[in-house]
Amino acid sequence: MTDTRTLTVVDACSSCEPLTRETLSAESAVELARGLKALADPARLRLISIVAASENQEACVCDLTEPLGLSQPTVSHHLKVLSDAGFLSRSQRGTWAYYSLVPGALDSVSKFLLT
Amino acid sequence: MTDTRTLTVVDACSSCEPLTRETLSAESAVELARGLKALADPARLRLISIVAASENQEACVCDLTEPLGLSQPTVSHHLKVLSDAGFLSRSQRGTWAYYSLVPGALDSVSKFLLT
DNA sequence: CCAATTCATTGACAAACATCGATGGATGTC
DNA sequence: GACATCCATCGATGTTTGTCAATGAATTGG
Repeated sequence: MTDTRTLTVVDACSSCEPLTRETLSAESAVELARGLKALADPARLRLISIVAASENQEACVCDLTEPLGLSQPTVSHHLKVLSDAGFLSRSQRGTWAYYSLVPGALDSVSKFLLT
Repeated sequence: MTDTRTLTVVDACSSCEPLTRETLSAESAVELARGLKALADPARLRLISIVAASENQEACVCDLTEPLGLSQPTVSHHLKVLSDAGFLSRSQRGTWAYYSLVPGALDSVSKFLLT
């Protein structure tokens, strides 16, 4: 209920200067660390990579478990983390859940790290 | 002894294409996640930010504990994590340990995330 | 309508992590 | 030489995280 988890990395990054340009407030730091934490996992990096390389820039869960070598619940978990952080978007079509890259999300983090 | 922890993010990033350009191998993913994990912490982001904004792009531990509001051992720990990952370098002068940004380290991660 | 497929959620567990207080090694100062 | 300052390491502790098996909801197909 009292969950203010609506801010994604994209929001946090677009509202601030690059990391090395001006001192980071404690609040911004928490927000940006949340976004980076979502990326800082081997399985999640590979998920993004595979989604990006897939037909139509999207992939369903069943296509992702095998290349990752992880169980379906674990893959679903990682996809949720990436979605919550704003890097992936989910669209359900029938039984399948298709995940695709959110345009600009990675770039805003990238820009934030650029010196 | 048998510690192969010599690879930094810079090495890992410069040896591979951007995340969304080609499928990431399991090994590269681990390597790159290690680097991102070093950045994915509010205290460490602020450390980098403060160091970058300091005189001569460097700062000693005693100047960093107070703005972060963390104990000296904790700050030392974070600085070690960032050094091991290749984002900061340490140079001792007398009693003081000065930490400074490693040129290009953040940029290589940035380039890796750019779509 | 029953069976099969796809996926998210839950609960559990071990590993990793952030933090601190205490300690000790260096270095500089009186 | 005694003392103070700066800093890294150690040990302990509570929290977060990655993973899976089990379960159940929703959809599709015979």
